Amino acid sequence: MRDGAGTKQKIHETALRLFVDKGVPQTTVRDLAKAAGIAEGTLYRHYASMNDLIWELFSSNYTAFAHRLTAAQSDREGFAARLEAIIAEFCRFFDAEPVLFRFLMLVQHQTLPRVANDDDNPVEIVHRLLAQAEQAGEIPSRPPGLAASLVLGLVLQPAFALVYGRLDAPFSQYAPAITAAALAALGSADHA
Amino acid sequence: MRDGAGTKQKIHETALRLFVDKGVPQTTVRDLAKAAGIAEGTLYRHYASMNDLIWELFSSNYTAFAHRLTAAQSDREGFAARLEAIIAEFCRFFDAEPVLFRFLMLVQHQTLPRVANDDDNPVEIVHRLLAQAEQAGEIPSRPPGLAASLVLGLVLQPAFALVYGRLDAPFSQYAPAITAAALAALGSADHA
Amino acid sequence: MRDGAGTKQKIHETALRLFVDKGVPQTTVRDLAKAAGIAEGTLYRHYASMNDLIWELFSSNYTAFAHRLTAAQSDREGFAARLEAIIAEFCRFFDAEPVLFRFLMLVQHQTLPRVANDDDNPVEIVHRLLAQAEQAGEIPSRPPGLAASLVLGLVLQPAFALVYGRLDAPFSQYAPAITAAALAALGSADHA
Amino acid sequence: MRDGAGTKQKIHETALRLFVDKGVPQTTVRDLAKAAGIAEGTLYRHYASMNDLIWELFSSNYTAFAHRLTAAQSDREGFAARLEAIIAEFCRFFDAEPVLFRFLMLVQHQTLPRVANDDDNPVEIVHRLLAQAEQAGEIPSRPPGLAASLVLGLVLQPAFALVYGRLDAPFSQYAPAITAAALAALGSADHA
DNA sequence: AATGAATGAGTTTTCATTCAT
DNA sequence: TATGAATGAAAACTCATTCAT
Repeated sequence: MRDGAGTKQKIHETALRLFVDKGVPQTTVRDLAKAAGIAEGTLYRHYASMNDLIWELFSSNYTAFAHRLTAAQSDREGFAARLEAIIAEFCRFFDAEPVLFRFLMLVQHQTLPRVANDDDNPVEIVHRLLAQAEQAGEIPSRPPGLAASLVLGLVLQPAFALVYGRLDAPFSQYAPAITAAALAALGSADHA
Repeated sequence: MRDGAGTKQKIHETALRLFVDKGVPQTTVRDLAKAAGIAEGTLYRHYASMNDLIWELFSSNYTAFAHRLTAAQSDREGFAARLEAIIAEFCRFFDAEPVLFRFLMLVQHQTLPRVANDDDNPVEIVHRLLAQAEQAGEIPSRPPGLAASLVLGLVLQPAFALVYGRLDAPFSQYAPAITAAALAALGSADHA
Repeated sequence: MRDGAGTKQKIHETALRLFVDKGVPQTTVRDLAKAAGIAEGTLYRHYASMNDLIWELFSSNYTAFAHRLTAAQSDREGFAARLEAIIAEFCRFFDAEPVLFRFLMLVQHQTLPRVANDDDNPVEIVHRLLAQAEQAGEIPSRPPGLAASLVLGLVLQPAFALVYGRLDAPFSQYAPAITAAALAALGSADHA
Repeated sequence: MRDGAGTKQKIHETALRLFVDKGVPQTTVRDLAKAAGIAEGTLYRHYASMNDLIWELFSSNYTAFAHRLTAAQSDREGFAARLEAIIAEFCRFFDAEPVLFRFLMLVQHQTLPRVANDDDNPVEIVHRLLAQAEQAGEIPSRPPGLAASLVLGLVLQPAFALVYGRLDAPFSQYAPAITAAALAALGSADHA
């Protein structure tokens, strides 16, 4: 009888690392067990299946990140300040937990084509922020969803560039430039 | 002697469709053979392996698209005109061959973490365009690679939004807005 | 319509070469067609199946060699002279058609554990020669079959040694030494 | 946890039996699994591949037999005594483990055209014994490798004869006759 | 809670043979 | 006679999951 909590933690870390290194479907239970230093069967003491592990890893962290984004906005007033807070939060998260961040990007595009559009969804939070800004007249109106996509692109594509070595870490150093680019792109009045 | 070229074409079309519908690693030879109406063994008369098929499908089309981007720029003068041409070409490609476009996006992120940075690479073409504009003083300088990532994000994220149903087709309708957003984001003088 | 006889000949030569190089079961129709410069289907114009080809190649040549052994003995009188003739004939055959010789050795041990013990069988010819010599009192009697096995070993094992590079070609240079060894081993009166 | 060692032993025994009965390349994983009473996948928990199994089965036993030959010679003085010991050891091995002996003969000719010529190789041991005897003047000199081939032939060909039913078991009953034949064939002074 | 051998359905790939041209 | 694309059964191998310990 070993330290159950420690084992689960080790599974988490190892799984994330393998998932981003080799891809989610390319990571086998055997790979995971070997890398984590546990027996293959031990995984099933903690998760009902490999899919369960993936899903739990994704959804809990995706939700937690959504909450961080919501919290980051909470004490900001006005669109520009909120946008800045959100972009800064993306960058902080990437720098603090790059493997986890990459995993969330990976799974979102590969494994889960469509995630519930609820409050606990970072993408949805960005969409709501932009929709409110358009309604409030802080930025010009665009076709529904376009503004949010533009902002997400300005944030996520540089994140990919860091992953692929086209940009140097840390991500946070680019936060002001990205925020400025976003405000300009959207035609915000706050863009100096 | 049966029609080998026709079979190969059918394999192409079916593979692309399945890859974007189910994901690349989730598509089995059996799936492909069944959907294409061929025997499993027939695939191996045209490709050495499933991986070969994926790679050939990716690289030939990725290269072809890079050539289209290069051609689209060729008769344009000045950064703004070239950027407009490239963005329009992305949109046209997406509208003309959405399945192929999605496949290229998919594989680029999943299967091929790093693609050679040569002339036949669409991402590289965008990087070069932005680097030249910075050197020519047409846009302010940023850390190397950042400007290109911003532009790519402004184009590709709306493409994902179309795929996920957050934006309505056709993609081309957004080309002017995306171009304007990019010029503004970059601080181009051509941005009215 | 090409030269049918020429094609068949090319199939023979190529098949023998591949069989001894890679082993019989390891040689595929595709290998053969490629190496012979014919289409895969063409094989079936000349043979009902791959097994047919192997069998025909083996049996016709095995029989032909048996006939050569019989002919070589025909004008010799006495055991020693006949043994000498047979050993010389083995060596001549090996030197003239090494690939064919190796193929016959190969198939005999691998593919066909038991070949009919009839007059057209080289092994059987050696057995009969030795049985007659024992009956005629030209050599001492041994358990049935032992003398023939000793002689065959003295001939075939050096043949393998040539194949594996432990002995230098030509095989015929060793014929006198092998004959002398055989006569001595058997206790023949003709052994000086 | 089930009994891994027992399973591996069962795989060994079953594989050897099937290999000699049907031939090595003719034995499939399915055959083996069925005959051994295990699932097909179980093989791969013990061996990386079918080829691995064949190679491990061959090399470990080939080496072990070489060690037995070396041990058999160790307390013998003079060429004749050593040759006798070696031949007796071949016969004892054949009688004790006929399936294993046949497997080693089979694989040596079929699967492994060339085995490393080191100390752990039975063929090499015979070659060294003969070379020493020639150098010591205990037997007349012959072209390099010829004497050893003659001796190997005198031993192995009768072994094949037993396999093919041309000679009756046990092999050991022929050991004196084979030894005498070898000494006579080589022109040893110890040959009465 | 942990182990790791065993399972068996599923995967990719091979290949002798057939068939339309 | 020749071609080579197509077939489909069978091959080797993989892998999430189960089970006895």
